[in-house]
Amino acid sequence: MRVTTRGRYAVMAMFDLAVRRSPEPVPLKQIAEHQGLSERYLEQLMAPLRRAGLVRSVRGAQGGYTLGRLPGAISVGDILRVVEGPISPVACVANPLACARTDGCVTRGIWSRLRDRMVELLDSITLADLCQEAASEPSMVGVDDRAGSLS
Amino acid sequence: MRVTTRGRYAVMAMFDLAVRRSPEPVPLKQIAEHQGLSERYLEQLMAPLRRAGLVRSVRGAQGGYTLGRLPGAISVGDILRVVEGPISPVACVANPLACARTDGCVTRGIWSRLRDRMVELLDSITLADLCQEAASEPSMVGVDDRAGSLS
DNA sequence: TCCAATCCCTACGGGAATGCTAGGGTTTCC
DNA sequence: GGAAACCCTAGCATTCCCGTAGGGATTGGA
Repeated sequence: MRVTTRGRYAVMAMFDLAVRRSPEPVPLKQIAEHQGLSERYLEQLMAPLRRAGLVRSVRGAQGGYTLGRLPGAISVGDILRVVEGPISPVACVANPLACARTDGCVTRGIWSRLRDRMVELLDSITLADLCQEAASEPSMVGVDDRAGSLS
Repeated sequence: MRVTTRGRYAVMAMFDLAVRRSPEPVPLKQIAEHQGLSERYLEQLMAPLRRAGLVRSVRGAQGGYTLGRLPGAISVGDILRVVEGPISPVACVANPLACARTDGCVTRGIWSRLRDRMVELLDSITLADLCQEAASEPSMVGVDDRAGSLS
């Protein structure tokens, strides 16, 4: 029951882009260094984000990325869906075809409700919200965790 | 962001045990057949459940499993924690040691809030609740999904 | 005009986790 | 004694994760 590094790194990169408020495109190298991530790996996450319109890219020297929409119009859920696929604790909730006995399943109801809760929260948090949080905690802009997961 | 088959199968098995309300121990073979699961695989999930006291086992012929507590005192969260470990979308939320910069991390707050929501819901659903749901939908007792995940 | 910075695309590969299967115990009732 | 059950440990095929690598295309500036 874990968010992979794809999702976490993508959120970190998008957040980094949001706090800068730069009208000029920001090169990926800066974002990667600032957040302590592999530039090459991050590059792969930007491709789907660009295709989804969450970021805009400018090629060539002095190029880089800018947010595709206002920070208030980009939610964590948006980002996760792009780089990790549908937000769902089990397959059958997202795709009924994946389930043999899609009706008449009690446990299905659990995962469905869990999914709803997760989606509700993740779609309610925008990059603007994160920027506001960061503003009240100045230290919260830089390098982040990159470790595994326990809880 | 998925619950593995360990978690799903364990919940299915525990539910199966709860709806029977049998004072006699139920052999695993029956549960496996009823829920359409591999008996051998399910066997491995019962071991930790037994050690955690969620089920009691009776060895030998006419043996099997019974619930270790009343259905109303066993939550889905209890079961998942036993077979899958701590409920958490990322490691650093469960174990601060797993995170280099545990403070000063905006994204960490996201996963922490997500974890809280998940735990809150999963701990609020008991086997008794599932039995009640099943009672109003008679078809909801048998074979369940075993497929992947999309959403 | 060249060059460096940058984004872009594809492939590959090591390591860990998942989802079982298998073999061989031990206990208990009939 | 034997069958039915639980119990314990290993192993293993597949998949996924988490990057690394190589090369190409585009653009601005010296």
